[in-house]
Amino acid sequence: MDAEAIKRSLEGSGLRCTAQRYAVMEFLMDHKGHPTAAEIFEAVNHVDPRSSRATTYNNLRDLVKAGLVREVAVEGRAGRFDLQGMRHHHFICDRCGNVEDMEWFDVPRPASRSLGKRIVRECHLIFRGLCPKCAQRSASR
Amino acid sequence: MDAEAIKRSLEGSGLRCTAQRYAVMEFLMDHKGHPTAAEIFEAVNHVDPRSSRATTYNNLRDLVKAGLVREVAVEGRAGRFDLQGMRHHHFICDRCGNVEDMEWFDVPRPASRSLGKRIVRECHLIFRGLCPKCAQRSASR
DNA sequence: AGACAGTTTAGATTATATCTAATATAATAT
DNA sequence: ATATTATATTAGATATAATCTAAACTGTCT
Repeated sequence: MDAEAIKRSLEGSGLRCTAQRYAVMEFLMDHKGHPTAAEIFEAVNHVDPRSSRATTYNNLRDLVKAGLVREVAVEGRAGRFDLQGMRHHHFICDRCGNVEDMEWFDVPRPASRSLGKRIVRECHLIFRGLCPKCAQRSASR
Repeated sequence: MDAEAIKRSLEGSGLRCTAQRYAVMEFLMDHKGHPTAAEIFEAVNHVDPRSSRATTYNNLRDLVKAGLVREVAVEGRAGRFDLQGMRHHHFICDRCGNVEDMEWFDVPRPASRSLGKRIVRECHLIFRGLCPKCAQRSASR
């Protein structure tokens, strides 16, 4: 049934539902922790080495372009990916670089004069600080 | 006088005002366009090859840690840097990857229950879409 | 079957950033 | 002043992240 959902979202975006693409989507569905491209590639191929690194990157790019997946760039670290399911903001840990979802809420649009000739497609809030794990380690010293 | 200001901010953050560090700060002051580390290194060394790549990266990292400089990660591209002068948000162009400043405005804090045990240090809004230049090129076809 | 667009592949390549360990410099102490 | 120490810099090697290449494969349509 999830299988059908994945198939439908891929085809709805004009992408064939190939085994490799399916595997990427499935992995993201099962791992909400914002994996890196390398982790996705590793995991998907560990069991069944069907996919190459290039394909994983190609597919992630296509999925991002199609709006099914979101990439979050993190300073000095590999980019991280998650499914664009319910809208949400992000929290990035200063110490460990992990990315976590934050509840969605609307953000005020900037004054149109400050937009100038820009076309804004989305806006997205990034919180930074210490994740629960790192905050605790910090406190206990 | 700007020279003094740079010196004071460096020393106020416990960083020695070395020639290399000074040059990075000065370049960022004169180039508001969010240059990459490679661009900073290139530019600073073009006239006066005093600094190595490693030093540029080291210094940028120290300056970010000290809060004088901000790094903005961009998906699939090199990170970009700017001075942490007046608070501001950012706009990233989908097409060319350029980063622009957006006027600062306060963002509502998330409900504390959704914060959990996280410690939030800052939050920062990232707008995405087409910058003026790319928007125009898009329209004229 | 044949043609075609889209997709995948392994490996090479590029781009980005960090590490190493020797050296230099500045601040402090003697 | 000189010695001591912590901090900073360097060139080049290395690590990491992502993309490119060109050939091969797959699914769809006719």
